Amino acid sequence: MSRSHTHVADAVRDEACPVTEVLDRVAGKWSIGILIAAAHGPVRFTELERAINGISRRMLTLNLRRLERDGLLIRTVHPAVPPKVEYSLTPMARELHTSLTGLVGWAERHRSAVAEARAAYDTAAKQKPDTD
Amino acid sequence: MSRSHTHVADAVRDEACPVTEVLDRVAGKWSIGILIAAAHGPVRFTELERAINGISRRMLTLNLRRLERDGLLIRTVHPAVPPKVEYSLTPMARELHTSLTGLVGWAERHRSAVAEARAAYDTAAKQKPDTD
DNA sequence: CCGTATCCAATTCGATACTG
DNA sequence: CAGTATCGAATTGGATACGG
Repeated sequence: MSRSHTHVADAVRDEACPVTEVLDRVAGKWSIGILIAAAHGPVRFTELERAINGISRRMLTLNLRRLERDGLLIRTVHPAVPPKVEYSLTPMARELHTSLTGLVGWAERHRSAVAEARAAYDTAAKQKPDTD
Repeated sequence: MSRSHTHVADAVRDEACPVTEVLDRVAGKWSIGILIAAAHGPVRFTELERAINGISRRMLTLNLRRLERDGLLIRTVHPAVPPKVEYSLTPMARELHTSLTGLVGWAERHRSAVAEARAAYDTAAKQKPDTD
């Protein structure tokens, strides 16, 4: 696969374009949480609101609509006296689940390491760059 | 740890918190592209700029700094007459690569499906919600 | 080559209040 | 219960110009 004088850029550009397209919809701060929450099965609006738990109604609705629009979520309205709406993943979205949980797993494994890296970076930055 | 009457929310909340923490740093529109670009090996600033290709200098720098701060990127300055800076992944970041390429793969497989879902949704939305 | 600083436009987000 | 509407604050992002 290696060309004579391969530019790194060349290999990447082909992947970067679809990436940005998807990432625009998937990489939102809340999107992944929603997709994971909905993966367990049909989940109601209020359940999501409680599950994600830092999200406002507005943002939840917005993200839900966007994911539905992109064909990742199915919105089912049950015509009942207390309104009942359930969200579930489309088959397409289910395929994402593995990568998503991979991300979550990584997050859990390295959360503290990231925090430490941050602290170290900030400490170093706080030192006078001058030869004190 | 087993709950008799498990709420969907309960299972999710434990995952959602670290998720949002990571996603804040990883889920940026450009972050993933950068991480994938740097995965091939040490890559220079200008190469990244060309590879990602829709990004401005400012955004590239910002994302680079954030990723470095969180311990995902290593920034190496080669003291040369024309300045040379290379970015590479930390071991921690390399573990992310699988999930990331999973995301990219999914994107490539379903890009058109997503586009169609969008078009369909927009078309449906354009119809009068009234009983036409 | 590798950035940083500044300005300004667009977007996002949260709080709040209201509806079927 | 499941949203929508509106507003102002905060964040993000591009363009440009400049510095080591």
